[in-house]
Amino acid sequence: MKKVTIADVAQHAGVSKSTVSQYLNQRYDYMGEQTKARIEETINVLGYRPNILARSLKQKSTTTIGVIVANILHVFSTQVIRAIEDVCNEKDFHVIICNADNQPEKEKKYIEMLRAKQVDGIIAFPTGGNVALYQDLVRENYPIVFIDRLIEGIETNTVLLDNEKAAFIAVETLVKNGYSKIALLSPPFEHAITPRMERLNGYKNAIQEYQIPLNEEYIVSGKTSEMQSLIEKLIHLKDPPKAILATNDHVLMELLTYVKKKQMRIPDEIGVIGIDEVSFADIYSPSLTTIAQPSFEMGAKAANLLFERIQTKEIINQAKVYRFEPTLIERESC
Amino acid sequence: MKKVTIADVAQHAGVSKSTVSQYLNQRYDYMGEQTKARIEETINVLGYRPNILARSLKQKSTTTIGVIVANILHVFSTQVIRAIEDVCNEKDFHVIICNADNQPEKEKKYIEMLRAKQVDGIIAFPTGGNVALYQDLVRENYPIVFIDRLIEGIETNTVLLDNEKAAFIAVETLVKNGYSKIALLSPPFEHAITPRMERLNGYKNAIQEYQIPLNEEYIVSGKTSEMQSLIEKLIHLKDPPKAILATNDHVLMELLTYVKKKQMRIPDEIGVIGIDEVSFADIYSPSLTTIAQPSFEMGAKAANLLFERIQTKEIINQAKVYRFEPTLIERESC
DNA sequence: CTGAAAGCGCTTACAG
DNA sequence: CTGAAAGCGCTTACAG
Repeated sequence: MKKVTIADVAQHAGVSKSTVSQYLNQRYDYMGEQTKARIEETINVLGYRPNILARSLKQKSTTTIGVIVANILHVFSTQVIRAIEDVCNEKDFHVIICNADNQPEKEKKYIEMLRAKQVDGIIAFPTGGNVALYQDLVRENYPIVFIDRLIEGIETNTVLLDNEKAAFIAVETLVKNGYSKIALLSPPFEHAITPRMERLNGYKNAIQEYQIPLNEEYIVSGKTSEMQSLIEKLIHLKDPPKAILATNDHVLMELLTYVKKKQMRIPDEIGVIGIDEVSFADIYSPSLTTIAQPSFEMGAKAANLLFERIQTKEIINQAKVYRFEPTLIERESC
Repeated sequence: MKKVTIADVAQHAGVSKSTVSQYLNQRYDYMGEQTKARIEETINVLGYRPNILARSLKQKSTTTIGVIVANILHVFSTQVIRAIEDVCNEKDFHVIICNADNQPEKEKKYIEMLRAKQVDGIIAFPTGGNVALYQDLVRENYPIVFIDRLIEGIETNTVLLDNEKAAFIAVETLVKNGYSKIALLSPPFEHAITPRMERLNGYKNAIQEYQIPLNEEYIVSGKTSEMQSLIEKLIHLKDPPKAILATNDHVLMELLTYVKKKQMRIPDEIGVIGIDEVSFADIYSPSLTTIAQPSFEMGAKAANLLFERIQTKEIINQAKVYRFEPTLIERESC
């Protein structure tokens, strides 16, 4: 099955390649009706399909972007990607998905390959490594937007949840429901990953705002593998908390696992609130009060910011941080 | 920031483009040590980065593939994609993600764009439309593999769950646990989507195998929007079922919503088993008995099949259907 | 061991 | 209204 090229079409239609190209790019302005019809027919007869690669080489645009997430298996990432893909589809762009798994080396390899493939821009959940590499890209005015995580020293548009507010609202909700012994359960704080640190801050701010003494023992963080024993310890403190804020869906999962194992009653024995909406929030008994991220809006915003950068040639050096509002979904768990 | 090309490197290093190209492609066989060192240095000094697009144009391989799913938001799709991406990453391939949303027109547009961009192959959850288009691709020996759905008349490798077996096992499990009034709850049967039809068959086979009279009223299917009223009707049948097989995770969700609303007790009032593992199976009370698909294995298999096709030039016309075993995860809901 | 030349499949000034 | 020519940035026989 020999590939048919623009030269074949030109020859069969008895015109030049240039003319066929004009036709393909809908520049009919000065094209004779007959010529147009002849080309159109020839294309159909030969089953010609333009090779976009060749066009991209010439035009310096591939109409594809890269998206680097930590792990597509995380619900938030999936939703963000879906939103990105939707806005890309409208503009006839395609998206290449990369899982960096929080490994800077993987991230680096992807960035380099994506550039080598000449993608028009990149949206990334940055690992926090590769600062120099990103700085180079920014300096070269390469379109980049960050999402979910803020990296010091890299001047590029960033889309973020108002994490402090999310945690603040969570604590506030607990306080309003009569709790004052409120613990925070978080993934590890090492590497100072933005959402984790900001949510911790929001928790502390709220505690202070509501004049609750800060109890360091109530702040627990750790890897999934140690979560069960950490919760066990927390619950068996001399002065145990009466409510727990799970700062993301994975931690919430661990908490619910513990609760089930120990047959604790929510909210009577322990109040629970989680940041991140979860699929089973409504069907769980009791239904789970959560703070949702507007993940689709955030993904769409990231995509739109990227397109603005792609489409405007001039260098606009105003890197901004776009904060999105969390939404409290009150249910029955606290 | 002027792009530096192979010509620049050649000039600065005082060699020809050919030699630089040899260097880039690691064909050092006959290359002088000095030349090699000189080129290497020049590349670093200039910050040269090969343009893969240009290479692809010449070499007729883009080292990227396309994956068309119904919707990346479905957990199964996400897992399959993750597996595909992992095997692609090993081979330094990239993957473009497309959501067809079960719309043949969207699917068609994606297929055409992917081809125009010269992707080396496509893995698709086919919508069932575009049969002629796929047939053309297959005829042209274009690498395609299907997953999750079987399309009559298209001779291409397909990766599928043994859906009949999944439903059979589900019914069998219920029977062994003492149930005989077993209903099946499914998404719509229109369009004869493979998993739905096969799971229905598996249900019927099992019913027959265990000599349970087939009660058509126990087979209910419908869209999500009508699911609640359909379940209501089912539960209020004169002779209501004592157990329900939810044939996928979405339907299970609807069932659990109903159960919660009506405060029914599982498994005492109604036994529940679902096909598709769900994230909350363990933490739900009672924990949910499910039949899991080996989604990662299936994704990896699809990717490997695609690579076999991409790598072997000759036409191997043995389209096969690869069936994967479902796994029963017994918990407490039936 | 290295270079000149052609070519991959397009687009785009420019000329007529 | 249309065509010849150059060029995008590589690779690859082929010659020497």
